[in-house]
Amino acid sequence: MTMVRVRFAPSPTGQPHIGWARTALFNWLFARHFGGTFVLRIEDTDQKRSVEGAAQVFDDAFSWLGFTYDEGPNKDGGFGPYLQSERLANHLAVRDRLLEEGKAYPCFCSPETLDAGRAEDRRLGRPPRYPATCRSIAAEEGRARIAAGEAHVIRLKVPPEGRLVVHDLIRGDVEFDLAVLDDFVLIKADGTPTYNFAAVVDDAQMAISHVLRADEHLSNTPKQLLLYQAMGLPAPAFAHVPMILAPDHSKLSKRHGATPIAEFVAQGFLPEAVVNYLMMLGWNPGGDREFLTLDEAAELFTLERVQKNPAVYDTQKMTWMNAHYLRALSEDELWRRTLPFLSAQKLLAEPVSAELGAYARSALSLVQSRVSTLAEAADAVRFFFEEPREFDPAGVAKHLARPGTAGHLTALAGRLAQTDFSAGALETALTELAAELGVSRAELIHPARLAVSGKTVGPGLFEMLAVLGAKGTVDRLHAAAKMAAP
RNA sequence: GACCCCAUCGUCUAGAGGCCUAGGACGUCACCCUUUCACGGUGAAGACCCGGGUUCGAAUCCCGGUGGGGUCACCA
Repeated sequence: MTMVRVRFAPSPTGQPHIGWARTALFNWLFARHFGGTFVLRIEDTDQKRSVEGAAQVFDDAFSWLGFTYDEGPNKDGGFGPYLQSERLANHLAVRDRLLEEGKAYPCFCSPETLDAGRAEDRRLGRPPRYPATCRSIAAEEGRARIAAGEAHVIRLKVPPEGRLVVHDLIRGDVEFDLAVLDDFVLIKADGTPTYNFAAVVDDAQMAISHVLRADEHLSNTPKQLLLYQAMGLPAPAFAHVPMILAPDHSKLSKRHGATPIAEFVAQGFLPEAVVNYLMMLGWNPGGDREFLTLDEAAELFTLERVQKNPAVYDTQKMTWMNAHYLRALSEDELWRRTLPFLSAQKLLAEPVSAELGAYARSALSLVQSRVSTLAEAADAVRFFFEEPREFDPAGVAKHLARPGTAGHLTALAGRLAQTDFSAGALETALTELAAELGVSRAELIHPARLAVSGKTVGPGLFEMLAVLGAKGTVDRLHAAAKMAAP
């Protein structure tokens, strides 16, 4: 088999989002599976839309996701440059050759004329096509007008009829009628190449063997095939992967479900969970298996198992998967990953002492099975670092309103003050006190939980108190006694 | 509108003519565990878009319809 070289060619506009990540991931998986090379090329041909520092943004996204390109900006593999705008000379050289060989020609029609033509086509209900007006201009005259500085674009001579078939590795053969294509633009009036032209020239020169890209590009493929023919070069294999759709089944857009990677980072998602979720959107290893590492997926990844139909992106399932990975984290790992969230919320300041670190670790493991993201973990552990500022109103009404509760809390505070702060000893002490007071354990447990955490839900009371410690526990029980019914 | 792609529970999917009484996961609901909430466990409801063929037999193959999506630029 020939050397597998795939590329991911994003435009530098906007933030990398999930659709972006999924396509990049499939390319990476495919490259790894076949021991090939994954190339990143930034398609910044449209100057108006380029964004400064795009390469850095991509690098950050890749480094979080946990996989990256083998060749790209700052990672020369001998096929650079990897910024499309820097490949202009190559594009123009190909343009010149096509012009010389009579496969392309200059077009002097004004945008207004073309717009009018398209409007007319639409009105008459036929597909809008460029009428090839300038195709008949003699090469000599064309050269003269260009030399005279007349505004022009360069167009490809497209055969007026015939059929073209795209051998798609996922969809099989897809046939297109050349009659629906027109002599499309290769070089714009400002002298820069169009997407289709630049992409084809670059893919060819970068020796790309397989083009794996989103389904939306399938309609572009015949144009690109025509270009390979004109250039006299073999086309790469194509595979169009299904798109990811927003929950309302519409195309992902900034306004609509295309959550930026940075947003997942900020919400405390784990990259291994996001990647696992994403790889299963439109692909699966067969059977019921759903948890895979990147390496395992690379081993198993084949285009045969890529879905043909688009997948709707479901936050709930991704959140579930994140919670699953979160629960599997070791105490140290959970602490290490949650630390940035804790310090962002000013719950502790770095550097953290060994003692405080141990305390945080214990607190964190108590909430581990109860949260879905790192941000939630930081939040759930808040009361271990500061006294509760507010108390759940329903909880107050339910657990602090019973007459005698204030006395019970005071008694509990007194009893616990003399107790060893281990979960076992605390439980024994509370159980004994409940018996002495003639109340159920629950009548002590619920008010106590509310007193120390402000909430009605959370970790087991005794484990919680054991971590919180005597001082914090006793103070909070006394404070709550003042709010409780006497 | 034209062209192209697609079609299994609400969602992600298994399924490559008989193994399907259509399996799994998320979500939903119940129950168990339990000091609360989670976790975990058990169970329930829930789908082959419709219509024609082909075949002894179709979720699987073919055709048509319908529905959804994409593309129709001097944007990528």
